[in-house]
Amino acid sequence: MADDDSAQLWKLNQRLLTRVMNAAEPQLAALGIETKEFFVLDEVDTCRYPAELAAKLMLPKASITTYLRNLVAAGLVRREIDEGDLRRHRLATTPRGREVLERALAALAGEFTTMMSRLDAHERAEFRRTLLKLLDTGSDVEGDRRGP
Amino acid sequence: MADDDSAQLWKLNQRLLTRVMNAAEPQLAALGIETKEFFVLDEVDTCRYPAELAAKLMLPKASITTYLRNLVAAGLVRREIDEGDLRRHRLATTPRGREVLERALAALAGEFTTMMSRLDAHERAEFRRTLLKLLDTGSDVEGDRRGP
DNA sequence: GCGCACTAGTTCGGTTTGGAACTAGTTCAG
DNA sequence: CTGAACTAGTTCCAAACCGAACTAGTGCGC
Repeated sequence: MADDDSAQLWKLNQRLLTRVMNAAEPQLAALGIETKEFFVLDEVDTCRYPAELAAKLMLPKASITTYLRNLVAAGLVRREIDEGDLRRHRLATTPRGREVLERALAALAGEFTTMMSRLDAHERAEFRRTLLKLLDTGSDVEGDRRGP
Repeated sequence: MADDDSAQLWKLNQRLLTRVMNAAEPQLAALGIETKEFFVLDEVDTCRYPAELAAKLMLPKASITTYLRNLVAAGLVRREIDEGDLRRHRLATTPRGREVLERALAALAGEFTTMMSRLDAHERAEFRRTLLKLLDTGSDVEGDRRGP
């Protein structure tokens, strides 16, 4: 019910995300990565293949290719041949990649935490539960659609 | 506390937004507007001037110019001279603009509500309260930084 | 009533993005 | 074995984006 309500919520949420994103950006730049690249780097160890990254991050394959190119050029990620399926590129973070990721997360943590510290532990837990509920189930249509 | 926690939350939220955005897009396209243009159209009556829109939506001025150009070309928004300050363009939605906006909101409401209906009234209220809390106060650094 | 510092909005042009076409590898039916 | 129908990842290039330079208008101090 209350359609305007939902729309309003969406806009609020949108604005929140944008704000945190903007705050985080310069910090990541200092580490030599773009925000988008950070997302990729952050998922490389979970999603071992470009196609998986594309699905998880809801970004087009072409964009993943671009961000990976940069990460590889920067020596943060390695592409290796996947023995089981020669079409695929198995991905792995390099030690340097792990280090940069760690620092990036630490830097971001500052921003996140600053923002999130307005909530007490209970509220934060509740917020997370709500987000998970919203994201759950059927909606995993995934695909080649654009994301962040 | 729990930095990973915050980061995790942020990612979840990011994903949620992306998903709704993607679901909404074709509906708006059917009405002849882009998602970004919708945001602008939606705020025109609140933010009567391009500069205000840029601040509110956290988008660069150049982008606002572009989206407005399209909206004006589509006959949804009018630019008029502001008597008080001739540098400014007073904006107004046309009747057609109002109609399209209404339909767009209705279309979006479907998506929003589908997503939000997983929450009961209480949860939704709580969620809103949390978002508002997160967005409140000092963070209004605003500026010419990029947004949605 | 002029110069200077300022703000509103647009234009310009380099960068980023991502849809579509492509190449390489797989799988399976005949 | 082929070869047709797939999937993984890349390349290509047109469109979208947006920082910076610009033009037009304001308003203050002198």
